[in-house]
Amino acid sequence: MNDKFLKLDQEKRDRIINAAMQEFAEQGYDKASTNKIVKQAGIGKGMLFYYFENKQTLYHYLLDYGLDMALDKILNEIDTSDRDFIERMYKIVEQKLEIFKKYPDMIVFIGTFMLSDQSNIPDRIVNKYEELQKKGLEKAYKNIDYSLFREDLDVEKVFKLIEWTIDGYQNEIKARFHNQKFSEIDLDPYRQEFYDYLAILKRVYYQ
Amino acid sequence: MNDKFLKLDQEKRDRIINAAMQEFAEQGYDKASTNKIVKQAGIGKGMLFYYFENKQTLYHYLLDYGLDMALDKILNEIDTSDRDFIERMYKIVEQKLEIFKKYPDMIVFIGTFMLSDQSNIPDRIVNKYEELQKKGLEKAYKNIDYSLFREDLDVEKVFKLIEWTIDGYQNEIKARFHNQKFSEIDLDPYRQEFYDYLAILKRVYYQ
DNA sequence: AATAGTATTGACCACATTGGTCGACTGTGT
DNA sequence: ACACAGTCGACCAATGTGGTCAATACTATT
Repeated sequence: MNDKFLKLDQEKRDRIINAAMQEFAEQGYDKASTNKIVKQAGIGKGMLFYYFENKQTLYHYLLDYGLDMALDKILNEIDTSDRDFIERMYKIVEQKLEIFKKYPDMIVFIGTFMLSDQSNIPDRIVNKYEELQKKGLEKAYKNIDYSLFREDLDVEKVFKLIEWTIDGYQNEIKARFHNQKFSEIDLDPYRQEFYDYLAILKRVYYQ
Repeated sequence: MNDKFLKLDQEKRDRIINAAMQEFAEQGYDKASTNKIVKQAGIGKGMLFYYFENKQTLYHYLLDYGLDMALDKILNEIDTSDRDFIERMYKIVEQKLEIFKKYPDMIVFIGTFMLSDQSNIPDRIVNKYEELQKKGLEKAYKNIDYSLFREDLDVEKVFKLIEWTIDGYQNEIKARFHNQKFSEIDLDPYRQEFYDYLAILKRVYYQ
């Protein structure tokens, strides 16, 4: 990547980032097509290779960008002084949603990277990813108030159960709007619905 | 598909079915490669088109086969006289696991079909799929004993919460054994672990 | 052993798509 | 009028596509 790309107006830059993330997320690195990316981004083929040396450079740039964003916009926003586990999970979902509005495929893109073969990825990026994981665990579990939970339950297992439940809700929402553009959906009713579910979780898992 | 394929010994037939389901599940119909399928199945290119007229016929056969199996091996095995919702969910997971042992990609294959564009699929198959959905709802929710649940909760929401939790556990297991062959894993310890989680669900959602 | 018929292979085909290049063109500022 | 950064898409060799088919290997019957 070169400074030409950075000097683009944000709208065009984001169009390219989103097109590329979508393609890489759906197809993986090898099968992702630069032709599809430029078409989706609405730019000429030449421009992509004017901004980025080659396909690999583009991929690494997106990883860098995505990992930075996950660190800054999700983890650094989590307030570990709130000792309520479910509230903290709720905050994480909210932050993910914020990112989702601007970069609808970023979460999935980073997710697929986490499961992919990382042997050809530069150390710098792998290190950043490992830092993210470490910080993620910290932000999720540090300073949680165990006394909120029912005493007859294994709290570690309850953590898992709550996480799975929230993941399930997110998947449900994604499936529900499978074909629609997320930016055109009013999310407030679903935020309310989500909060209803969290209230149940608190009622059953907390004492 | 012709009778030549049906007359194959089961081992070879299953090798081809599994190879094809894996490829279609991972890549979708268009991007799935018949070359990759024959390579994975360990047969010559010619044989695939000796058994099946073309790629599309193969795909439709797999859908037929998979939908039939889901109906016979999962839904028809569910005992609706057991009125315990969590137990019934447990049975469904067990049946899925049985299929998984023999056809590791079938569940995902059918799952991707459910989300895909079905406009070019023959009516016969679409009908079978719709029957599966209808029967699925019936088998999952009919004759459930509502009185088992805590009275201060919205039971419909609790259904959802329990389903998401179980899905989450399944995803966790899949991620845990991401690269290993499922057939080589002793699943009994995980069945126990799963039952521990279900016990918690019963304790918190039932009265 | 000879024959017939079936099962199996992989080189081969025309075509589509790939990552990447480059000469032509546009627009802007001086 | 000139320079120059930005933009495009036709083009390239390479690879991969679904599908064919002549050549073989195998099996059973005579």
